[in-house]
Amino acid sequence: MLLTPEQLRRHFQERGLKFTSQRYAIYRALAGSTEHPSVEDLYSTVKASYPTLSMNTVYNTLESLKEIGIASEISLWHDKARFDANQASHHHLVCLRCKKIEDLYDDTLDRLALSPKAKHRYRITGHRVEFHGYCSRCKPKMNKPQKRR
Amino acid sequence: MLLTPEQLRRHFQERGLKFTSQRYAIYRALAGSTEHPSVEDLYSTVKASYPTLSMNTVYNTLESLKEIGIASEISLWHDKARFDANQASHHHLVCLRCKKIEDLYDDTLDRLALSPKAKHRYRITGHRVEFHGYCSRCKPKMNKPQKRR
DNA sequence: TCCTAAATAAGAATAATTACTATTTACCAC
DNA sequence: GTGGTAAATAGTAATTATTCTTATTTAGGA
Repeated sequence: MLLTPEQLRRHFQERGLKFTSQRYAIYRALAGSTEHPSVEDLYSTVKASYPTLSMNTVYNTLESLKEIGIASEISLWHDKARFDANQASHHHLVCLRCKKIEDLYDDTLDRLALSPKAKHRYRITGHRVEFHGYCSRCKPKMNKPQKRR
Repeated sequence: MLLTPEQLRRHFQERGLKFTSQRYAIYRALAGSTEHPSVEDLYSTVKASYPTLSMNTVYNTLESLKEIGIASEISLWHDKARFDANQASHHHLVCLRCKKIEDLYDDTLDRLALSPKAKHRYRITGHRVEFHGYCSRCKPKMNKPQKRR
């Protein structure tokens, strides 16, 4: 369900953000794709109709869409690779603000399986559950985003 | 359970890789941490005892540890941020080789909950299950890693 | 002990993201 | 509708993570 320009305008305005045609075009490109596009993907798609579009506008618009709750970023730690030597089956509890990652051991989660239909197309090597939220330290500051480390 | 130098040496040698003191130090720094460290974190930790250590060596060692199956990278798309405007509850099926991400709808997965103990420390806003594997196109090429796009 | 292929270190190159600044534009008050 | 103002845009520069290149060193087998 694609939002109409008027619906999207309302969302923006409720947050005191301005609604622009670039923003609607970027929204449309994102919502019309099931490819989980990157910034570059969106930029080149929208650039076709807005030749002067800048990357900055794409980044900026995505931030706003996230703020509004209309889009989300599925790559939580894209800014830096993170490693783990713990090869025991486990899952993660991630603080959305400070990016701390806690380990989570849970048999039920270990045993999750894919539906047979999907299973036969993919060769599954594992799975991982990520719970997202705010740790005790960040809970009080949920709405104050943290700057780069 | 930290591997001894000799155990780790064996792992390296089985793959035709050389065992160096830098590699053991990096392994120790990684395995001794529950912080899911970044490359930079490991670099500065190990640099204390190996002042000439280079970033390259850290990257290189982490690649080898992944190859051996002793470490893993928890940030799957760290190279590029990826976005999604689908706010319906869903999960992901990720191809480890071509990085394609398919959506997965599954009520059982939607209903997962955290243990009460963990729940009271964190303020959970959601969760996501990621199945990892190889898509039908990449299945035959599982062992041929793909270069950067 | 010697040889050779692989690892290291140091620095340059690349790619994604963020910051900066002048110009333009949305939208509110009138 | 007009004008004022704060925010958005575009273009460019700066920053940061990662990869590449090359000369030197070293592990491990002969």
